[in-house]
Amino acid sequence: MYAKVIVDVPAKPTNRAFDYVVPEAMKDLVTVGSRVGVPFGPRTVQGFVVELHEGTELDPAKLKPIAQILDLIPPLTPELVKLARWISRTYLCHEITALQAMIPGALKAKYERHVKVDEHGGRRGGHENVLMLPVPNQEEILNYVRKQETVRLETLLEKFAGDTLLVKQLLEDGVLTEVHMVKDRMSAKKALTVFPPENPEQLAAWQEELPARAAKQKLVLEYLQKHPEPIKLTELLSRLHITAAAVKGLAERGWVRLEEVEVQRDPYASRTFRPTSPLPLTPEQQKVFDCIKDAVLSGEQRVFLLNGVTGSGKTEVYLQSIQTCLDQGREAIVLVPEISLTPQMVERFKGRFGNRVAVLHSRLSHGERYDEWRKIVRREVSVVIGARSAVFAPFTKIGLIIIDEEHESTYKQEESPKYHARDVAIARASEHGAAVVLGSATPSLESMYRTGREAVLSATPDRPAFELLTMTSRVEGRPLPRVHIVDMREELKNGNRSMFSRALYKAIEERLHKKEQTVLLLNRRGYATFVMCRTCGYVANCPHCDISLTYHQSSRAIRCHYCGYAERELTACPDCGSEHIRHFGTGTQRVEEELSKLFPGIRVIRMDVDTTTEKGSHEKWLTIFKNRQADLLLGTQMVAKGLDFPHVTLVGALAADSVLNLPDFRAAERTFQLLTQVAGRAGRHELPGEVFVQTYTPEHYSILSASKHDYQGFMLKEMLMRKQHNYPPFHRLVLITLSHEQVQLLIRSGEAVAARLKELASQMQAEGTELEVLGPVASPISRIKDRYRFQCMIKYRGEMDIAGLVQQAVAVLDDAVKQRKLTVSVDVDPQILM
DNA sequence: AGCACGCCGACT
DNA sequence: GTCGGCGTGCTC
Repeated sequence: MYAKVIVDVPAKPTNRAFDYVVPEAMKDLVTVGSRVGVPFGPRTVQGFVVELHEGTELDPAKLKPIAQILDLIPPLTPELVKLARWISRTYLCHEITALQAMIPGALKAKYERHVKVDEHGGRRGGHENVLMLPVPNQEEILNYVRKQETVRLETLLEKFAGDTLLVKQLLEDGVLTEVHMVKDRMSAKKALTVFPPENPEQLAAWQEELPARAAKQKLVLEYLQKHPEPIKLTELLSRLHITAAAVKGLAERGWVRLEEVEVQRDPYASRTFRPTSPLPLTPEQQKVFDCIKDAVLSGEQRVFLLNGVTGSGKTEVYLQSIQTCLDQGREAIVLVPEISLTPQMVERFKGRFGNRVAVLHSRLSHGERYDEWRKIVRREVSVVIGARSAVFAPFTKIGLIIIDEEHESTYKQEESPKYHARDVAIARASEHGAAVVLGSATPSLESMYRTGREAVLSATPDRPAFELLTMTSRVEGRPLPRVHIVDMREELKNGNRSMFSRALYKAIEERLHKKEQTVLLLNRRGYATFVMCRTCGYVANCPHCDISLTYHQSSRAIRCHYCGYAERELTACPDCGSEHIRHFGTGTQRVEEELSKLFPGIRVIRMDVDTTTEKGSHEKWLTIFKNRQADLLLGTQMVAKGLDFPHVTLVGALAADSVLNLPDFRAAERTFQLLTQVAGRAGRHELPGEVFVQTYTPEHYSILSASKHDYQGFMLKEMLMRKQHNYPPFHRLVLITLSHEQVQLLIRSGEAVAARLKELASQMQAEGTELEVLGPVASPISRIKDRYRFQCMIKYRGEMDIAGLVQQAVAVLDDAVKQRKLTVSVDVDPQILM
C-alpha cells in the first residue's frame, strides 16, 4: 500500500503530493487525514496523508517508507482533506498551508536533530582513524549518548562545548548518526491516576491482610471502597492527607494500578452553568425556526440569511435549531466574531447543551485550545462554538452551521490561507447536506445580493442562492432606541471645543442622577494616536514604513504598528525644536480623563487593548459593569458587540464618522453597521434607551439611515453606489500585492502582471463575463519594513476560474520571485484594501 | 524551506 | 594549494 503525502514545506516546487510506502505495521493506522513524519531529502518532515492507493508509476524501490505516525486518531477527516484542496485552489495558497490552518497550533511540527551511536558505523576505516587521534573525550561523549539512546544535537554540543569539532568528526565518520525527529509543539497533559481493582469486593479482604502499621494504605483502600472510580493521584493525596508512598505500596502489591492518563485542561471546569430550557418563541421567531428546522431535516445544503434587528432574539432561534440538529444525531458549528465570544455567550450555550459543547477561541492558551479540539476529535461533543477557524471543526455529520454577525470582516482571514469562513462553511455544508444560517442585523451587501433574483438565476452548488428570513421586532415588543444625531460643527461654532456635545453631556449627567448606565463608543481607527508638533505641524513617522508612529502611554514610547520600530517619546520637535509636542494618548485614555474632569466622581470602565490583554480581564470588567459598580463603559469596537445589560439606557458614539473617512469602498457600510450595533446596546430591557451619535457629516446616508434603524433604506442606496462603481457585490475583486525594496522592479513587475492578466482575460472571456485590470498603483500603505508595496486590482463578474487565471498571470514573476526576492500576495475577495 | 552540490577569492 | 562564499536545484 502507498500513500500520497503533502509535506510541510510551503514552496512552489513541493506543492504537490509525494508518494510513500506504508509499512506493514502502520497499515491499520494510516488513513486519509493522518499526520505522519516522512523522510524528505536529507531530513524528516511532517506531512498529511491525502490519498491511499495500491500502485504507482514510479519505481516502488525508489519510494521511501513513512517514518512515523503522529496521532492515534487522525486529526483530519477525508472531507477536510478535500476541503483543503478546494481552499488552496480558490484562495491560491499552498495545500499544506490550508491543511495546517485546520489543526490547532499545538500540533504544529517541531523539528529536532538528534544523534545516536551507530555501533556498526565508522566508514572509511573510521575506527583506525579515531584511534590514531588521542581523544580522551570520545568515549565520554559516546557513553553519554548511549545512555539516553538519542540526544538532541544542540544539547550535546552544549554539554561538550569544547568538543564541537570532535562531535562533527564522529558524525562524519559515522560513529554517531543523525536522526531527524518530528515532534508536536505541545502534547496532551498527563497526570498519574489511581485505578481501583476490577472487583471492589476484594478491597475489604485486602484491608484485613494489611499489617497493622500500614494505616495509610488501609485509609486508601477504605476510600476506594466508597469511591470505586479512578482518581487523580494528586487529588487522592490531598483528600486523605497522605503522601505518595502509601499508594506506591499498594501499587507494588498489585492491588491498585497507577497509570498516566490524559487530563483535560477544561477552562470552564470550575464553573457551573445554570441549565436553561427553550424559551417560548414569538410568532416571528417561530416562522424562522420552522424554516431552518425543515432545512436541517431535509438533509440538503441550504443557506439562509437571517436579517433580525438587534434584540430580536436570534440566539434563541439558534439554540432551538441546534437542538433539532442534535436530535437528528448530527453536529452543529456556531461561529461568532472573536470579540463577541463573551462569557455571557458561552454561558448560554453551555447552559442549554452542557458538556456537549466545545469552545474554541484565541484567548485560550495553546494547550487549552488543543484540549477543546481533542474533544471534537474524540467525538465527545457535538456542538462547537468558536471564532473563524472553528469552521474547520473535524466533525463528520454536520447538520447545521451558524454564522452570527455574518457581516463582520473578521470572518476573512488576512493571512494565508486568506479564506472567508462564510464561503468555507457553505462548501462544507454542500458535502454534509447541512443548513447554513447567516445571522445579522445588518447583513453584508454580498450576502444580501445573493438573496436576489440575479443570484437565484446563476446559482450553482458552489455558489448557491441564499434564502432571506427576517425578524423585524424586538422580543416583548420593546421599541428600538431613539437616535439623536449631533452635528459637531454646530458645537464648534457655539464655542464647545470638548469632545462631548452639550446634548450628550446632559444625557450622561441625567443617567448619573437616575443611577442608570451609559456606554460610550470611541472608534480607534481613524482616531489616530499620532505625535504632532503644534508649532510646525511635524508628525513622527516610522523610518521603515509609510505610517505615523503611535504613542503608548504605558511604555512612554512611540512605536510603529507594522514593524515594531520604537523610540522614546519626544520632548522637543526634531524639526523646529519647539517643545509644544502633543502626544495624543490612546483615544480612550483622553476621553476617560475628560470624563472625570466633567463629572467628578464618575466611575468609568475603560475597555481597549491596553486594559483587556490580560487573560480574563475582559470578563472581569464586564462583571463589574453588570453589577452596576460603574456608571459608564467606555471602549472601542468591542463595546458594540453583543453585550446585554439591563440598566444601560444611554449610548453615545463619540466620533461616528471616523470610519467613514477611510479610503475604502466599504466605509459607509462599516459605519452603518457599527452605529446600528452600538445603538442596539441601549434599552434592551424594561428601561427605554436613547442614543447620541456625534458626527461632522450628519447628512451622510449611512448615519441618517442608522439613526432611523433603516437597514433597507441604507442597503438600497449603497447597492446603487456599488453598482455605479463596479464594486462588490456586483463585481468581484482580486487584489495582487507585490513588495520589494526597489520601486523600479515593483513597477516593472506590476506592469508585467497586469499585461499578462489582460492578455489571458481576452483569450478566455466567455459570454456574460467581464474583467477589468487596475494598476499597478502604490498600496495605501506604500511601504512596510523598508519594502515598497504596489498592487493590481482585478474587478470581474460572471463565472470564471479567476484563481486559475491569476495563478497563470503571476507565473510571469517566477524569476523575479526566486532571484530578486520579490514577494507576491494574492487576496481573493479582499475585505480590506491594504 | 532546508540542505546539498558546485564553482571563484583570501588565507595557512 | 585549501577553506569557505552563497548561487542553482531537488526533495517520493
